[in-house]
Amino acid sequence: MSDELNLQEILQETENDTLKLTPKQTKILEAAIEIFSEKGYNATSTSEIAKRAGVAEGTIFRHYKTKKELLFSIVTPMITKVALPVFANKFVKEVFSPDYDRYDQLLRTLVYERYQFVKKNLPFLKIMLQEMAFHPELKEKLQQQFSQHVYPSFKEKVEHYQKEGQIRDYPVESVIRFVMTSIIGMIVTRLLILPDAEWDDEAEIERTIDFIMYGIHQS
Amino acid sequence: MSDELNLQEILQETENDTLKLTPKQTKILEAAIEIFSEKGYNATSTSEIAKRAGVAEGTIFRHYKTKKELLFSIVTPMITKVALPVFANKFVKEVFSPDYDRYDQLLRTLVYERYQFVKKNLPFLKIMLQEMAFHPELKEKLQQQFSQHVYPSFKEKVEHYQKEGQIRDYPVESVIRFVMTSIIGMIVTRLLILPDAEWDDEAEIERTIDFIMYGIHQS
Amino acid sequence: MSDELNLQEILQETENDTLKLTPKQTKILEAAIEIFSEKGYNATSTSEIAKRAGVAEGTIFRHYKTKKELLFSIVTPMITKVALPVFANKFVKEVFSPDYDRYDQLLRTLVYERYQFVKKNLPFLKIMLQEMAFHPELKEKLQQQFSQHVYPSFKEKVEHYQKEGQIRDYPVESVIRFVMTSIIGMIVTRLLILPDAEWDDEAEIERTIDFIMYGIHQS
Amino acid sequence: MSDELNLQEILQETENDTLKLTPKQTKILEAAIEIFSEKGYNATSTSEIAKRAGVAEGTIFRHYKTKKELLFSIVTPMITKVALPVFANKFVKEVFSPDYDRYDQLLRTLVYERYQFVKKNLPFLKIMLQEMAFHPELKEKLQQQFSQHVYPSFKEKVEHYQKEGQIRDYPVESVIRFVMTSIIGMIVTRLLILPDAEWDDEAEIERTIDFIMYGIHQS
DNA sequence: AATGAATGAGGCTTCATTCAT
DNA sequence: AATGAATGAAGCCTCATTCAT
Repeated sequence: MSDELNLQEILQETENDTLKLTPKQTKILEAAIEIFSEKGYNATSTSEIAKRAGVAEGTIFRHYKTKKELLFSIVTPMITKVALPVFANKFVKEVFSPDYDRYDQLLRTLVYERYQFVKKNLPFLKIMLQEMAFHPELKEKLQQQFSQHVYPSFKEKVEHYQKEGQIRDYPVESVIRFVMTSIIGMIVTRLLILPDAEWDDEAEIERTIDFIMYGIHQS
Repeated sequence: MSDELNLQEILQETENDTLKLTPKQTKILEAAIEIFSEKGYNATSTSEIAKRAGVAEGTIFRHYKTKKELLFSIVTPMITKVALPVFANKFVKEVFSPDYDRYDQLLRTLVYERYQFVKKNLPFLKIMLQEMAFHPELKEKLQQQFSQHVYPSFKEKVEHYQKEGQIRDYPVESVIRFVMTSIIGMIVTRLLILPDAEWDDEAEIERTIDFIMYGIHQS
Repeated sequence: MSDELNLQEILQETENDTLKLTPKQTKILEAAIEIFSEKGYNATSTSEIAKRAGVAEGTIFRHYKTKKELLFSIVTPMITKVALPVFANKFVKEVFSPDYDRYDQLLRTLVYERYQFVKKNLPFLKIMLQEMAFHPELKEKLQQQFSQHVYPSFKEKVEHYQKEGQIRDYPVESVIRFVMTSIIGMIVTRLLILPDAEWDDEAEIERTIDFIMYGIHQS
Repeated sequence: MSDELNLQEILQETENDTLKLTPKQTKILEAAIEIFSEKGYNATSTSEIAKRAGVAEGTIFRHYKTKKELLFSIVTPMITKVALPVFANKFVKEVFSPDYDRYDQLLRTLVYERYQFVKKNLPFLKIMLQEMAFHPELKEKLQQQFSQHVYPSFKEKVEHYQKEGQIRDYPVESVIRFVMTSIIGMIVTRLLILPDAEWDDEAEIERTIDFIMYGIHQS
């Protein structure tokens, strides 16, 4: 698993940060992510991380003052990535293009993209999910990311389609919730609740989009 | 908070169990539920539980052989309650009555009932959610409860309405997922993600039902 | 095992003591002897004793103020019994009779009698042996018993036979040591070191007496 | 006492083992041996060992995973040493030489050597003796050592002298038992039962050898 | 930068003993 | 006499963190 993760890419706070990770540091992070996501932060000992990383116990504390700092060095950058302004960054220009006059295309892209992202970064996200419950800082940071980078462009689009009469006249917040809830619900079911079930990912995604579309679409 | 919880009622496995909790035991359970849900199982020390419960630390271990047994004595009964077969038990006779020929009534009752349940038992459920990630036994028990008590009657109803042409022709599993995902999504948003936001519960529930209805309804 | 032990008989300090043991007390003693001898005094918990005795934890402390008092109530009477003045009490009159002019008869009786005693009371003796190492009171009491009741009559007999030229002219203490050491060595080998070996008890006892006889006998 | 013990020498399993003991580890072992032998394994707390060793309690567990492992690291090597094949190693060549045609020389060396050994390692041996009663592994290991390294060469010599008509025609096992029992009996009396008595070690050893000789010697 | 021995606070658990019933 | 819930001190052990090398 660890070789699939491109830590260099994922763990940098912003894209400008030049993050130099020594090999040992990379090993430590890989090990920490693995074990944190298997057993939880509190049930993981630094000595176990050191062992799995193949470094001495003290080495961890050379790079991270405390165990908590190690956790945050994993989770914090991920928060930014999770809330990665899908719309804003990648689609903002295309979305109002003639090709996107039907928003199911937008939705489809969104779903596929997020699904791949979650699949690739599941251990990170498990840790984040668990620890956000006990570290309000994390929760706040994510919410702030959301309201700054996701919500505005999401809202803009919803209102756009509402004006065009394509989306039902719910409050924008509700629409966003319906959409996200359905997508996240599918992903969670797929990857956490029933990871061993046989799934036709494509079909299931299509059905989910269908469901959302009918649910919010102005008939 | 603790006085709202009726432990006697909640913590008994089946309704026939005569569960005698001594006062001290009740105090211990209340304290444990509070702190587990605040900080998580692993971050909670038995000495802290004892202190908050106002008992000696040894007293905990008179009633629960290990800390884990204490956790399970809290979570296990809740699993049964969570999967409480709303349909089967309460509505099975009414649901096919003429009054329920429109299934939004069914849905409405389901949502209201589950919402109240979660609201009342939030600390329990937080603990359950967190710990299921690290105790496969718990996850398995919940899944088994679900497939035995929830899924069958849910499926029956969905198929009933599909035959009548009222529900779109998705796989039953997908329909169930859409419905549950939307309900759970609303509840989670309301109680965990934005507990401090101003919500019009009634209106939000109605909208959520609307969304589900349009989403799965055969137009 | 417990039914073979006649606690009433064994556990009374002196023969005049009228020792009334309630049924519960007897159960407690039986259980304590069993477990002490299996696991040692320190590794035995009072709750385990209570459980095996079928009484409540508190009941033990109704009869014995402390766990140590329970131990001593088992070991102390046994000390008297162990040092039971074999010679003095039973044989003093016979030993100088014409039948005993050869002291091997004396020895033979001594060995048989002590062997049976040890065999019957092995658990007691194991406890005594173990705990004497850590409770000087016990060791002192045994030594005092020995020098008061065993040593004098033993000495008398040894000197008697030395005067008659039948026992070699070693210091009496040495003769006693040779004799006891050989007997105890045989018993310990038989019952503790090789309890599962096939032994011809009779033959082995005879050989041991032979060995002692040749060893101390004035040829 | 502790400075008399050469732990490095004693605690190594075989002479090839390069046993590196850090100073702290040595302190821990010295303290453990002292207190174990004074109060017994179960009555000794790790915190007391730490205190007497002048280290933190945690340090003990850096070197020995459990308290039991600490015990075994003390007792196990001693088992080998106890069964040290005196005959085989040191005398095997000389014993059949003309000088040894009288086996009392052999016996004398054996007794002296073992006596010195016990005297020097008394704390170790006390611990071993006590704990063998509750740890069958230890007992089995000692018995195995005995039957592999002591018994064969002992037997060989006994049979040699029996063939020469110098040792009485008892079963070899009995002869060995008589000899060992008498030696051990003397040592135990001297060092454990009457450590404060005035003894003429030389004379007592000579007398014991005498006793054994007469006891087993074919007159 | 890296190591790993050492620390000591704190965790879970056991246990002898007490006491109200 | 008997019970057994309750106690709290103490036991073994783990762990994040420090520091000399």
